[in-house]
Amino acid sequence: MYQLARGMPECKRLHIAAGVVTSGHQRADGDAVKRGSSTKTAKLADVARLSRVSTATVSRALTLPHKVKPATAARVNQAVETLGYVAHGAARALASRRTRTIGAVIPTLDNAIYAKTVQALQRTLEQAGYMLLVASHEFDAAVEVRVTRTLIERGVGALILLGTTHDHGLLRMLAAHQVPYVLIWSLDASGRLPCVGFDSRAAGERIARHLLELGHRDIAMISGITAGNERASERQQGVRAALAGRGLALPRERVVEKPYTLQAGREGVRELLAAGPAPSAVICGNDVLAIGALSECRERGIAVPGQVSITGFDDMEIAAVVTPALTTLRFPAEDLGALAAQHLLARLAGREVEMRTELPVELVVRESTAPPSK
Amino acid sequence: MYQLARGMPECKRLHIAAGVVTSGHQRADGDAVKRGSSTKTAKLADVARLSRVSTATVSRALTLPHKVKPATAARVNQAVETLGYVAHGAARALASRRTRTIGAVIPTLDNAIYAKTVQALQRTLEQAGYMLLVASHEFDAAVEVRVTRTLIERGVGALILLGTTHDHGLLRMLAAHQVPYVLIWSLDASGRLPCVGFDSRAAGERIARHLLELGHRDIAMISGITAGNERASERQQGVRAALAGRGLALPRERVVEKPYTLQAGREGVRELLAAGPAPSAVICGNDVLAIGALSECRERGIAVPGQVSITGFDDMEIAAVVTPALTTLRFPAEDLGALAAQHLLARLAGREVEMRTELPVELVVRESTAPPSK
DNA sequence: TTGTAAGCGTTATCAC
DNA sequence: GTGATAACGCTTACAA
Repeated sequence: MYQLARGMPECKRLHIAAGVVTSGHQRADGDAVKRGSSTKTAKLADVARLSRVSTATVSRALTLPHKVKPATAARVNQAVETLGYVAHGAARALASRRTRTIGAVIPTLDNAIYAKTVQALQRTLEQAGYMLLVASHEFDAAVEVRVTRTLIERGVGALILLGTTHDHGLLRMLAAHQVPYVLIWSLDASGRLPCVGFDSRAAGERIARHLLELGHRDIAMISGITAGNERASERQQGVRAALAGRGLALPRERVVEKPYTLQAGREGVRELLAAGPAPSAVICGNDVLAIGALSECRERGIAVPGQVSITGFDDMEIAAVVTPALTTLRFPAEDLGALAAQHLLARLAGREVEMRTELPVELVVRESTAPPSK
Repeated sequence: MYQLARGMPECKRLHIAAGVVTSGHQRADGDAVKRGSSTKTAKLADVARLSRVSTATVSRALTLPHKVKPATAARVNQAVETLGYVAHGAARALASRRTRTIGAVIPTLDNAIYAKTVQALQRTLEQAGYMLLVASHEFDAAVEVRVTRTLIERGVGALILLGTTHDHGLLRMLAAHQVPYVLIWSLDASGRLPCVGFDSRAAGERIARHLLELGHRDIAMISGITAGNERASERQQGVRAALAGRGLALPRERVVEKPYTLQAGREGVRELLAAGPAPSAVICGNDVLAIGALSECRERGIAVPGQVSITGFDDMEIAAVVTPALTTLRFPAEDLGALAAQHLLARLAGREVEMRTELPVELVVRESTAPPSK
């Protein structure tokens, strides 16, 4: 019914608890909890009846308390309490034409950097009385269009889209439905789309320049998959640009593209070594790849940083703990989330905002690893 | 406006890009994208008019395609296409009394294990045509009640709650509104609440027994914060039970409770060492604490596993890469998410389900680290 | 197979 | 301040 162990062949494993399931096939409903007295859910009219006012007044008492006499408000609240009344969101949304919901479309939550972004978005929006509706597409453009449509259908008042690469119809759809949106993580090159993010290309240049300044000349890269992911491709472009500035290139055999997993980081090192002699430094598309790469180097007896310098992008607190050999470029996802949420809230409130907000990235150097002198 | 660097004092840091923001204060709305031809959003009636059928038929064509003549369905779809029609979810929910939405209440997404769980839930539910509405409470019980109420208001058809420790009123509220729910990650001790999760107590016992079998007798623990978190407290209880089985105890000075952060893991080691001689093994409440603990040991020149054996709970692929000295107890969050979603879907479909599903946990031994012989 | 029309539970516009 | 009442956009008997 569900998988137990996935591959991790290098480890000895002992299983405990063999998928125990209690029997009985009971209907697992709430008979363990007493039902409320009435079987039907209370509605606004019930509250109105009990508090001897009209539904209009109840509605006001609930959403604009200052517009009713304190005494009435109290009676209404009392009734709400005793009936356990909870508003019907759909009805409310239909009548008021507002849902106080904002949607976010991201690749996946199974990546710390995106999960952190979402958590920050959620926190900021919730404080402002909005709810965040998250949808992930797992790097499938078609799915992205589908889930975005679903969010619009759900009546989101605004949308947060991760990245600047999107199906053209997607943006048209947003325009047609007049859904305000903001792109995050990347910056729109055309300068015409609202965005708050990082300059990935500059980041790539920065990290490569750092290595160049240390004296590295033979640099390789384990990049993320660039197709449909401008963050990954821009980082790579930046690296190439920095190298080009010194008359260097990133030849075919010095670049591999991999998904963001540890295993891929290991494979990356293997493939680079299979394709040629060890480079003096490897730039990894993100922290996860970098950790995987480090591990593979260790297993192969390559002293890091003695022989190879590993460098990565993204926030990597773990890396700081793990090894002194890693330099990373940190993208503060929490700040990004908070800022993006504020951007949208401001626009929804009719305030003027910057079209484009660039967040700073910081280079975290754990140890200066010059290449071995030849 | 937003924070730049947070503390990471042990690293040299260079800043690049100083919060650049383009000026102009333009209204960041979609003037970059052409608006659809009509300014008002198309509704069902518009589609009906264009396709020359009644709204009822359009509705059927859209939700029960097999109930209309293929030719009409085609006309309707054509109209939908040309108008860029997207259903109004609130209206639909109000009329049909179903939202095809399921809610999940979790502590935070900023924890890989919960984020993974949510991602798995989302994937499974989306395949079944449901949308997942996520709310996090960041370990605040009052917030949990509030967000749960919001979810009910939003009309979720069912709810997934993380953990078994909840405000009593919360469960009553669910019963009153007849919202089916399932508790995940932990197993309800009373056996009366539907749940799918792991046996944390058994897990604690198992990991402690593992160390005992290796010959460790002086065991310490860096536990998670146990207040309001039965996962953490049950793990600790299990450890105590295993020790008690050998006539051993976990005295005050051998336990510290910490939040799940790397820094806390470091502090944990410091506090344990300040309170007494080094234990031969440390059990950590989760992987993050364990990595932090490992790092502190290294910095202090404590050879791991030479002198201290570090052991942790949770899935920790990173740990496997980082060090051979760590043993972990793996909780497969993806399986949990998928299973929990299936449980709820089955119930919504009126099928019988197990009240209680226990998932297996597995011990991943990276190296057998016996204590140094005294 | 399709159309008619009565809701669904709120909010919002008026009067009072 | 409060009360009628008409929307809001869709689904779904019931009829045809």
